[in-house]
Amino acid sequence: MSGISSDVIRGYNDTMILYLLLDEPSYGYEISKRIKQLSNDKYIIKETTLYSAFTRLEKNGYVESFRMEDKENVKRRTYYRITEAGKTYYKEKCEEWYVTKEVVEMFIQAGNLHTAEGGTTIL
Amino acid sequence: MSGISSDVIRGYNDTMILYLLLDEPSYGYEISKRIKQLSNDKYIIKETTLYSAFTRLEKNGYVESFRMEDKENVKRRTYYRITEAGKTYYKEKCEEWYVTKEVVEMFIQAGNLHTAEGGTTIL
DNA sequence: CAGAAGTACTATGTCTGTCGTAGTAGCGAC
DNA sequence: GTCGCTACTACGACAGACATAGTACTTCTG
Repeated sequence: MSGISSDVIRGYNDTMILYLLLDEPSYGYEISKRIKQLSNDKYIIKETTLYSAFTRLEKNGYVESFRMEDKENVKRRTYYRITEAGKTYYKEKCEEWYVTKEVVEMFIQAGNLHTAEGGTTIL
Repeated sequence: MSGISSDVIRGYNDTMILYLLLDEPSYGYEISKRIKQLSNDKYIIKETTLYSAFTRLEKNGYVESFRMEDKENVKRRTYYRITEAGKTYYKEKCEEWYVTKEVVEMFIQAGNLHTAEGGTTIL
């Protein structure tokens, strides 16, 4: 019922992933958990969506993958690291976001005041 | 170069159209012009996108179409009128927008201050 | 100690909305 | 007389999201 339709987020999944890779490399499962946490359970990315995003991002040169060979438990994880191109792309998407927001809100009526419950508001 | 990628707007085209139908019925060409105007040329909806949106909206019962038979010049236009279901759907999408915005902005870094040039800001 | 739940993926195919291309047709302007 | 504007329709392609399913290894639980 109350959730975000995938059509809206479409095209921003990549941006979210890149954001989470800005600080340090990560891998699929961790990324999905962090998206869930950061969004306060409002958005849960589907596994297939996530992994296909990784593939696309790597193909476009926005991330690089590497295997972390842990001595103890050889967890066969594929880690991803953001590239310079990825950082640039991320910034572009951020810029684009503000334009998009501006445009969409021309067509949105502020029905009732929306105070984000417990939400940290950026900007 | 600088434009809104269709993947972002995807799913909000319908909402935009419904918004423009709230006051009075309208038709394809006029809607497309008004979207262009309202967005300050930042978003120009493609014809095919627009007309397929109309079809979808009507199929879902959000709009009703009718022919305006003008006496003078018989302009074969198809007008669309928003239904009650359409108004409800529009409101839902507005609600959803705030949630979406909140979520996306968790992943967006406010690089540089974004003062909308000449833009009317809702909320 | 077995089975469930969690971790970490891959493969395959479907669906939907957008978009490219093209075509039709009437009207006014130059 | 054809160019641009209006007002569409038809068809096909594409990409991102998603459903479903399967593999495999680990850890927790009764």
